[in-house]
Amino acid sequence: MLSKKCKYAIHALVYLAERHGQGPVQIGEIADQQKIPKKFLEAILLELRNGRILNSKKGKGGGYYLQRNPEEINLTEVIRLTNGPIALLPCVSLNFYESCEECVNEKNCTIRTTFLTIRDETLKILSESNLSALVKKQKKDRK
Amino acid sequence: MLSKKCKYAIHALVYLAERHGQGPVQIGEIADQQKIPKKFLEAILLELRNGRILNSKKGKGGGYYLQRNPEEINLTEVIRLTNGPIALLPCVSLNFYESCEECVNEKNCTIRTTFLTIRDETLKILSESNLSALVKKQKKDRK
DNA sequence: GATTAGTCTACTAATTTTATAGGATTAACT
DNA sequence: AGTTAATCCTATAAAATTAGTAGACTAATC
Repeated sequence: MLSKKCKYAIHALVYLAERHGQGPVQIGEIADQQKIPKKFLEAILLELRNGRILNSKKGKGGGYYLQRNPEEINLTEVIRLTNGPIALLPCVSLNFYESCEECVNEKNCTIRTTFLTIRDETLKILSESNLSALVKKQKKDRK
Repeated sequence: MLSKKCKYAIHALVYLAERHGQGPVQIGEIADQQKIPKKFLEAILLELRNGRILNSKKGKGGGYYLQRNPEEINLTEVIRLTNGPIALLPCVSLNFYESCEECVNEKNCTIRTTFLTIRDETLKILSESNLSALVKKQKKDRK
């Protein structure tokens, strides 16, 4: 399951994507609207900034905004940054690869293929879920 | 990522599936062969037994064995028992459903569809991975 | 230079995961 | 009946991860 941090991150980003191009949005506003503990959100947004998803501006009129267009930010990136690997086994992870200690021999690991297939399917779906697509869906649902 | 408990469970079950029909296998043997801490494995096998995947026999000559044929035991069941929900969000889980606190309105939740699709694809792949299929793969790889 | 808003470091609390210890129970064999 | 070999059960502990908080610092604007 996704961590709260990750879910908070996704919701905050969708919120920011809705306001893309309208200047910085303050942490407090996002926290209030999305019901996220402010201090926790602060740390999360900082991580997203260091992960090159968000930019920030300090001082009056400052806040956070997307570093790229919404269609260029998808959920794989967000999840990797705030939740870790997408694969269910370390030995089939693209970005967080580690050999399984409990695997006697990796190449012939019985369960590897299954989880490799799952990873590929999951990545496919997640990479189609970019912020632009999510915002579009949201607007449609609100009607 | 899957917990160690879950990975241990899967490896133990594949081991037992290989020996299906040859009488009970002792915890100690499985622990040694699969490099699993014995006491931890004990607890895991007990859970699998309570989950109606394994049967056990006490006393001398006792041990664990599959409660059903290998083709009738698939990874969805094993993962749910030893790792929890397969879905990435509680609100799209079949067996562990909970509404998301952080969702303002569930029906129109922006990200729900994405994770519903992932759950369905994952379930499909996992349910095809039954113990019989995994053992077959293993035998083929060993050649 | 006062105000406003993000930045950074460091901590704490709660929860979950990964075990381990030790005795109770059951079955088989002599 | 007694010994041995195995699982069953309860309780606990250590380690890791997650969730959240506090407070001083820095930069931008007016």
